[in-house]
Amino acid sequence: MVEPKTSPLYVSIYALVRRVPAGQVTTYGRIAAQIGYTARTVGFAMAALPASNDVPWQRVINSQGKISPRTDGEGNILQRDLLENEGLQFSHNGRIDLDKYSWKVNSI
DNA sequence: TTGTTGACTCTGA
DNA sequence: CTCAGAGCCAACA
Repeated sequence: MVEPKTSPLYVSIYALVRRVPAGQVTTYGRIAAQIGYTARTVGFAMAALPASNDVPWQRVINSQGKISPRTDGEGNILQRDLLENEGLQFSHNGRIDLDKYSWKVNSI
């Protein structure tokens, strides 16, 4: 069976997102740099995620430290709620302090 | 095959 | 700081 979500490219992105510990966040460009692709590819893989998944996509934000406005509409609100549930603090402008919550890749 | 779209990032003003 | 434009790759019609 050949499903798009099982593509090596998508799996590489998902595997990297799963490495993000709770309470920390990363950016599309950060993941893209690790897998050798562009941020658009990472964002596209996130959009291809099924409703039920084991990937903490909520911990993936843009370089501005904010949640990207998805086409789904209320999805970004759900993402902010999930991040606040993990202990992250949002600025009054709806922005996250990347300097404090940015996740750095380490060799496990 | 081409053209358009998208959960992005960078640079310039 | 914010706003606008260009570049980038992958998927869909």
